[in-house]
Amino acid sequence: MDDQQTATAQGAREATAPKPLRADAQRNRDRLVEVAATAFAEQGVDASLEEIARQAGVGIGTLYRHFPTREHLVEVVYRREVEALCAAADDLASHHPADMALEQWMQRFVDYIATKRGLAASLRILFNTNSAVFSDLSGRVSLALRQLVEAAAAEGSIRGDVDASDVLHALGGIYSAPDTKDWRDRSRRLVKLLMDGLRFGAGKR
Amino acid sequence: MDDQQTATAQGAREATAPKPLRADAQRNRDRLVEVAATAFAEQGVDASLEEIARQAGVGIGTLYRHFPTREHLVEVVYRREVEALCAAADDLASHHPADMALEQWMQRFVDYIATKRGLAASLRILFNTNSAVFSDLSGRVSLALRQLVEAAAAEGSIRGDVDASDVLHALGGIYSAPDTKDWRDRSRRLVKLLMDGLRFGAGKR
DNA sequence: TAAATAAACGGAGGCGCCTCCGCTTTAGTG
DNA sequence: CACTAAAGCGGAGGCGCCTCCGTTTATTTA
Repeated sequence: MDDQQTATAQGAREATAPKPLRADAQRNRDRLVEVAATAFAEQGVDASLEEIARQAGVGIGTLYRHFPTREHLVEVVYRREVEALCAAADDLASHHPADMALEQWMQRFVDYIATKRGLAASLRILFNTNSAVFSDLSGRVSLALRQLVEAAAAEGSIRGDVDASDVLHALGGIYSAPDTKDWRDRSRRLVKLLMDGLRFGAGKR
Repeated sequence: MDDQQTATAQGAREATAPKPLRADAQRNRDRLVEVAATAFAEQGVDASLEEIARQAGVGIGTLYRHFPTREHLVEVVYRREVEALCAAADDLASHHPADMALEQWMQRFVDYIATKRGLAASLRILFNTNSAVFSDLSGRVSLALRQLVEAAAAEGSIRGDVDASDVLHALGGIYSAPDTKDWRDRSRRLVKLLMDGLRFGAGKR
């Protein structure tokens, strides 16, 4: 939840070591990401960078040194949120029965998507520019989901004849649903409905 | 070459009449488009709008009144250029043998594309936002090309077993060719080559 | 031609972007 | 510690975006 530099995490060649930041620099970087996360959530990706720097208590120059373009900052924030979402899967799994964990995770997924509606266009640009980001992150999400689904199926609390991709597909409707003000409620009901379907015939393995 | 308002030219409902501009307004609008055309060609679509206004001898406010967003201005300039390209087809056809007209038009097409390289990304955004523009304009281009090809085929100066879409397809390589500095020469040779192929077996009808 | 009015003008002002570089702070070193 | 080099800071400054509204101008009417 607090990676210092985003950097070449696990995939690539690891050729150039990320090189630890000086303590103050690390502090500033973290605060910038923190503030940016709420700013983007509240005002969209066009939030003023100067305002973000101000709220983080640093100069605009500092922001730009850490994140040379707006897209860099957006990417880091976005990545952080996806990682938190995935981490929640483990957490839920270890504190709840598997089917409840799955359900709650999906509800959280809805919340997450809710903050991202309308950013679709911007994110698409980001992903077009740097498609590695997209495949990396979407891979993580589906991995998290798969673990929840398989655990619940193994435990027998949901039916055994569906897999993660089925569930993801079902959730897909959330994206495409029209952007009305009751979107969130509709989506929550959709998740409940889906869970009912999954529980029906549970334990038949 | 001098349309006053771009406006609903031929397609749509024509419900709201474009309403003639005051003489001075029309003059300013024309100059803005003129200046913008060279500015975009020389510096790309990110050219400074304030600078364009300045060079056109009008205030920035005037520019924004005529073109509320950068995209509006880009669209008008782009449309104007495509129309000039299409108009050239008629002109060439009436002053040259049909095969020469076709060849020269294709060379001009190369010149046109040359100025648009690198704008691909911006244009794609424009077309995604307003795909009607794209289909309208690309329709015109292929119409112009079709007329040239059919005339040459009818006249017997190129072979009769190809049509405009074949030629357009052949020209497609121009887009995708790498953006080296000899791109233009390569493209001109490609057109020559294509014409040789088209002339081979001419008159067989 | 003169007055009336609608249309158009234009630039000041407020904001955001981004760069540049002199100043400050940290992390080593003796 | 004290000192120093390297790392980091931050904000002024220059530019561009866009809006707003008081002033100017073309056109219409008399």
